[in-house]
Amino acid sequence: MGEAYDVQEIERRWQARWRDEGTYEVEADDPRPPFYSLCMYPYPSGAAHQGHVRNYTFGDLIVRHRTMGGYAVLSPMGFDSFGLPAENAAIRTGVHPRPFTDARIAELKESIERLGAVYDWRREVRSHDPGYIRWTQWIFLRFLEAGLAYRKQAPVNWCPGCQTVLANEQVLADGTCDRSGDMVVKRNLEQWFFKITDYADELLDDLDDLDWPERVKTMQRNWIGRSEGAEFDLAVADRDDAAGDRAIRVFTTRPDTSFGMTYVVLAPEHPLVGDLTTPDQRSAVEAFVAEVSTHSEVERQSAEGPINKRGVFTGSCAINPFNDQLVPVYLADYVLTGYGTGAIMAVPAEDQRDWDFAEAYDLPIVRTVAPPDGWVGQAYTGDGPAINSRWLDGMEKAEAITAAIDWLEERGIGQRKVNFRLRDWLLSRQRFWGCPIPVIYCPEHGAVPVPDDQLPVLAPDDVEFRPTGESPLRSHEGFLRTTCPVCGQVAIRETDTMDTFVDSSWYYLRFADPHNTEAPFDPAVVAHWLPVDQYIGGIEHAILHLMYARFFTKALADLGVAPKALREPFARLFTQGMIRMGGSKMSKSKGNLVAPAKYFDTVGADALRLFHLFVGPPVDDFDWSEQTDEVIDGCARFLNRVWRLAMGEVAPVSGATAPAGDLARAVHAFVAKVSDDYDRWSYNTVVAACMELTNLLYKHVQAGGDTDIAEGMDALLLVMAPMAPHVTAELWERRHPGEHIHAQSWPTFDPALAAALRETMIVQVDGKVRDRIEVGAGLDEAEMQRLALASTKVQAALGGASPTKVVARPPKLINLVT
RNA sequence: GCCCGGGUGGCGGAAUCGGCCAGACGCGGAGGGCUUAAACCCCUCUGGUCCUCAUGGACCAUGUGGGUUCGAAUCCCACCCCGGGCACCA
Repeated sequence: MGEAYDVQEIERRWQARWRDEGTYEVEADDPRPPFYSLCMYPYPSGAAHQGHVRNYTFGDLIVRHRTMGGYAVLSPMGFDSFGLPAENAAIRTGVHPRPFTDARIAELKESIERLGAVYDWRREVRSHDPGYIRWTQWIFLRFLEAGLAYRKQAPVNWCPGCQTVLANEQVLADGTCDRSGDMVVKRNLEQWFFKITDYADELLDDLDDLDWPERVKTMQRNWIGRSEGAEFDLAVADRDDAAGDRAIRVFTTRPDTSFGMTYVVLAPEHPLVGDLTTPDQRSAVEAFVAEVSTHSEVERQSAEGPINKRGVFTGSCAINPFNDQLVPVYLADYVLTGYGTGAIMAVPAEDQRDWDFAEAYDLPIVRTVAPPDGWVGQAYTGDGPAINSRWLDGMEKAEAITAAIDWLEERGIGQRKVNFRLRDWLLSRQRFWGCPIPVIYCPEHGAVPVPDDQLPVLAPDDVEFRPTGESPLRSHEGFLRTTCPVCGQVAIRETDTMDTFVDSSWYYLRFADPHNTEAPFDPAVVAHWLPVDQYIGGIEHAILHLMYARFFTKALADLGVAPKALREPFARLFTQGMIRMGGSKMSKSKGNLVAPAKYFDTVGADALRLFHLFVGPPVDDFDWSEQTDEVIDGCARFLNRVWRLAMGEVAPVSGATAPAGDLARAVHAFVAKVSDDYDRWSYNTVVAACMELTNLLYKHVQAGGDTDIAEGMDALLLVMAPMAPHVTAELWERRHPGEHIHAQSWPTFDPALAAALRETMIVQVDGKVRDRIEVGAGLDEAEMQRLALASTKVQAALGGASPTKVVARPPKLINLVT
């Protein structure tokens, strides 16, 4: 009996070797071509869960595969260590968030290492390190100088549960907080914003060239929500008071339908409401505005149908500049103050919302685009010739839009206008455990940036965490009181911290040059490694993190901090599927975690990794079920088979016969197939192919012949090396003393050898397979037909008839049609 | 409502360009071997229905119904179901 496969001992030993020998540490002057592989750095919530395991298994596989492919692979890891859970724990337990977070990081790091995932740990970045905070603040100040960071009073999304402001992106469609689930309410506060809208066009356009999942790109496009149209003024009719001097500015994407405008709608919060309301309508308008203000954003947006399209007439009319007709001015809750101009021209014939409102309020409907024959619907938004539109009549949609805008511009009434759904990024958070915003408020000089040489601004440690909902910074005199950098007078510090998405918007740049004390990073080093060649993470970051990181990259490049040419941070993105259990995402908060530790301690990391790779396509979600443990056991069983095979422990079986076919050809075909599978992320079929090859090698050994399986064995181990790194490293070293499998080149194959020497020609009669004939490569159609007709099975199927048609696809298939 | 995905054995999945009787590989299941016994390990079978003593064979089968084609899981049309995203953005 040979040596047992001691999983625990082998995995621990190789993990120590990779760490101690710095196997995956790289430098920018490495002569090999660079490859930057990155998994989204995790929020440290304690020991790894299966989602981490899956993510880092894919990431580690890429690192090892690319290294074997001849690249110098940058594989860094860090921790997104600021955030709410640590602060909430502090409030609960009184323990400062830092030791709490450091302990969670240690746990997570330990389980990542236990997985056998390899990183250049010298580059580790933690958001809460003073050395990282310093540069996050420094970047904020550069943005401030450039006008990309600004402060304004704004109605903000306030989460009562988290006691903080949220970004629009953090409010779910049902109006609840994406963290606590509480209903978000509106509040007016002075807040810091990043001007991400300056980059709206570029963020949209550059999506086209990214090798990202189409789904993620679509989500970003929708979020940016670019729409082209026109803005123009409508004069207020028959008023000699203040309102008469004003104009109502509207935004429309359909200026071609302007002749169909039958009323105008303002948002209830529109500044002209007071002026436009006539005395006899005042009480109705005031009642309406008051009622709308009591509705939350969500109630307002979730209202459905014409009944709920509530509105009120102001008593005033406006003049449609296209035909000089008077149109009534209404207020309605379906017009939003934050988009466009907060006022619209209503064209019920070509907009369903306007149609619904017009019907409810008995307003006229005039079609200005001829619907197709047989049209039975209400509003028609498709293409068609303009009608009832004087000089636009007969033009198609696109042409009419251009003509209408030209007309507006010639008369100085309006102009072409692009609007975006994207809003500026609100980054202020009323929390303690985040990166302090480096600003000082002076009674004389207002908001003054903290000078660079005073960075980082660090939160004090001697604070008390109380469940008051207020950041301890607000009541910490030592932190709060300071002096103005300009005049030296008493001043106070900003007590808000930054959204943690700020930290994660540039960490991938810091990884390239993590110990720089002169700058956040050296642009030359960043230019060497960036953009990230392969970024891997969850689909949940499709909008927020990925959009913010793209914005930061562009802004930093424009400010000369990052390389000018670096317009995008992540060249290729892969979003892995979620692990679900009982229909919902497996997560700590849902309490349905299946901890990896018990698998590490039994079947081992290699088996667990193999399972995650084998269970299905990486993009697909996976349902963890009662059967899952059995599948994992199956993976462990397979590794044991590989072990016994490689160690020469497989005994011949009496009566077994060697499988047909040349083993060398099978091995080359195997390498050809799996190399392709690796490139297209088809890891589940790689594992299947490895199992097949293992089974084939087994049969050769069991047959007891003199077939040498060494070449096949080596190819198998090399192909499996990125997937099951420990056992393959161990077996390789035993078979090739002094060698390290992960330093080997990826196996090559001979295409001629990989191609089958003989093909199996499929003979069909009327589309049904009737015979298979072994044929040599390169025979022609006539020969195929001759062979096919010679087959007794084919003759039987034909039943004496002769085919009326022959479809041949040399050399694999021939179909005889009767 | 709109926009993306996706429906294949008992289960996870495979089939890369429309072509090897669809179902690789694994899990589960059945039977057998090894063993005093069990575990481990090894071997065989395993989509359905039916015919045949058996070898073997027939028919059906990729959500449903049509269509294109010599040939469809794959392409087209309609519908059903599941998952995700967006949801008064003018």
